[in-house]
Amino acid sequence: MESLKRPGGRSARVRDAVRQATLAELAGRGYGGMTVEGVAARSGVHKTTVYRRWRSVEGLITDALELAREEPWPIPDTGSVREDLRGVVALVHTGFADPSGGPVASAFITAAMQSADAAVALREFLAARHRQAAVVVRRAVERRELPSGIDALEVIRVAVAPVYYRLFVTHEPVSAQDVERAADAALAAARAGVLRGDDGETVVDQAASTRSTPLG
Amino acid sequence: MESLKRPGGRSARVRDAVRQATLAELAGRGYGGMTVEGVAARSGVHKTTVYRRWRSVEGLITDALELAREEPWPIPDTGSVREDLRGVVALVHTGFADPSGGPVASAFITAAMQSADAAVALREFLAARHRQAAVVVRRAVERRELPSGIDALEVIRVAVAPVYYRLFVTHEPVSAQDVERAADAALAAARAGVLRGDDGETVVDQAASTRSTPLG
DNA sequence: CACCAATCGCAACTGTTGTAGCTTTAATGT
DNA sequence: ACATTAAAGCTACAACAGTTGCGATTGGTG
Repeated sequence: MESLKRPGGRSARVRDAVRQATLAELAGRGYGGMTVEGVAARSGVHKTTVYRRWRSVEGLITDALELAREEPWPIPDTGSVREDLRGVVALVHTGFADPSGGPVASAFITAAMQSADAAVALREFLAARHRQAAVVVRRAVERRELPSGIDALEVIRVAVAPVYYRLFVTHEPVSAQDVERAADAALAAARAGVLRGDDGETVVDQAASTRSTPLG
Repeated sequence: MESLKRPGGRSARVRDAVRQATLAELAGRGYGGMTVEGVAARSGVHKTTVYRRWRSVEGLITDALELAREEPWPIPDTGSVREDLRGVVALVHTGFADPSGGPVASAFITAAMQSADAAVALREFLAARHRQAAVVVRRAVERRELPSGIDALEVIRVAVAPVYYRLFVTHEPVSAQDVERAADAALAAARAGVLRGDDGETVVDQAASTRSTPLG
């Protein structure tokens, strides 16, 4: 085992302290106000150490992002695509609106816009989320609520995109109605057959697409 | 007149030089590499002057954004909503993909995430763009290609959102097919009646909604 | 138990960013 | 032309992010 060589030693303690301090600084000062020195001071770890192991603010954030990828996501399963999709979009919205986790989540988006490493980490993080959320669409196809041949990942993207657009591009407020309309719009597009995959199969992800049994 | 006190004087020359240098630095170094000193050096204006009048990097970008709001936009008018909407989304995409203007446009998005002033400036900039693009939807309603009672601004938002989402959130590549699918999805949602305005009238903007003559 | 490699802490140093006080320039009005 | 005054230029400096070399500590290993 490489990473478990010294599981509970000083290095591990230092790592945890720095990670926690990174999240705290991110929540408190935001991405713009965050600094390596601040994280070092808050964590009690010397700044030289932080510079050596994490290299920069981007490194700290990338590390935190890779951690966050672990946590699962309470994907809804109501029996109705409409409700499920609305639930997924609402989950995204509250994730950013929540006073505790919101600033950190927003900081991840900001960081990814300015650091290639963070961008890669965020892309993989979101790809994992998309794959989880896509189950909602696959279940709908199996239930014959939606035609087969749908690109499930694209449905998710189209559903959540307007919320991100409002939050991070136009900086408009996002109402509950906006959330519902975004989900419903993606659903309508899917029903109209606009969001088909290239191969005519229901696409969820590489693994799932070989498992899926097209019914239509 | 307050701002026109010395229209062609030294202050005006300084202002223009700094604005031009801001755009050049933004295009060259990007948002992350941009610095007030760099702009000052490139413009030939002393750095204290730039600090006094623009305060910070965000101030420089906000000023540039307010300038950019002036330029009009070649909204397509093909006689088909489908083509028009696709054209609008393609316009957005190329605006960011273009090697010359792309970095500057991207920097605006980035700056707005870290500066409240820049966020306000960007919101107003995009609101103006949305209003311009919404004509495409209004024409479609008049042509009876779409039912009346549609929130035209929301159609535009839903149409462009997936492109922004890919560009600035997931950092995935954006293909021509992605552009078309985004536009088509918004159109399908509009046809399905998902993107209705609250009052049941076709909404374009405050001014236009009083001018518009609902036909359906 | 003693050794060795890895990691962390420390203090001093460098370069850059942003600020303050004062002087000089140039646009406007008489 | 000339006085007035707002704005730009200049020097010096304070604050801070990031780097480096070296010594101290930790934890695995024979």
